[in-house]
Amino acid sequence: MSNLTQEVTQLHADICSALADPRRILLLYALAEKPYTVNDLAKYLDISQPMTSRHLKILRERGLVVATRDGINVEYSLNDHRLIDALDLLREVLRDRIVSRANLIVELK
Amino acid sequence: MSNLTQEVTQLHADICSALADPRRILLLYALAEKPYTVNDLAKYLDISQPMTSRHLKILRERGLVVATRDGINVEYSLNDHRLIDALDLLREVLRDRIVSRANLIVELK
DNA sequence: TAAACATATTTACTTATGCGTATATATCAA
DNA sequence: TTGATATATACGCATAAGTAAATATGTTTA
Repeated sequence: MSNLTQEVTQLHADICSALADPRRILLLYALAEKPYTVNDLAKYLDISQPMTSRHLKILRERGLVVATRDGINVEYSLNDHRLIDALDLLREVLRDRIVSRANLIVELK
Repeated sequence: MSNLTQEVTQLHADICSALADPRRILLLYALAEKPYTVNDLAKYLDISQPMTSRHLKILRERGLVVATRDGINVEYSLNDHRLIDALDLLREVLRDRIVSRANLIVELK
């Protein structure tokens, strides 16, 4: 495997680890609706302000969201909507997995 | 937010954390080609046998791959090909992010 | 049953991640 | 400059995740 492949795969994994937290997923889905300020996100999702800021930083560092200052506020927005498409796809995989497990349980009864 | 939403979002994050490792991504892409045994995967990807087994276990526990014993070997296969679609989509997001950063650097020169 | 091979797990350890609290920084208005 | 508000970061701690090496388990064949 080439070094480039290895590097890209590492970045690929970095994106996935940015998604590996329920609050960050909720943040992204919120930002898929429209841009929000940090405080609005914090209130919306019932997460403390420092927590919200820190999770947004992780998403920002990986280029998944962008921040623009608007006076006293900082507005965050989704960088690429295909990220939501990918999340939706994963949620479908998840849903079918749950369904198939439910079937398995029925079978076992 | 309902408890159900919270639980599903946790499972969503769990899938993402299963993807948050370069070797597991490589394992999934390998299994997207065709089923492989543990040893074949280990040789293919140059990962030790215990490591390969451990990472496969993580993917298996989250329902992303399935294992079937074939005599002395255990053959792993991809459970749902849409997982690869989602990974491909994330890789596209990643690629465009890299490209746009490259453009940024040019602009700054 | 014993040997050989494939796979899985345990152990002990290091590193990474997440959290609450407190505090720092940035912007604007008075 | 001071006060008020919004955002970001630092610190200390607890927990989770990853690792190598050794070993256990399971399966087939002699």
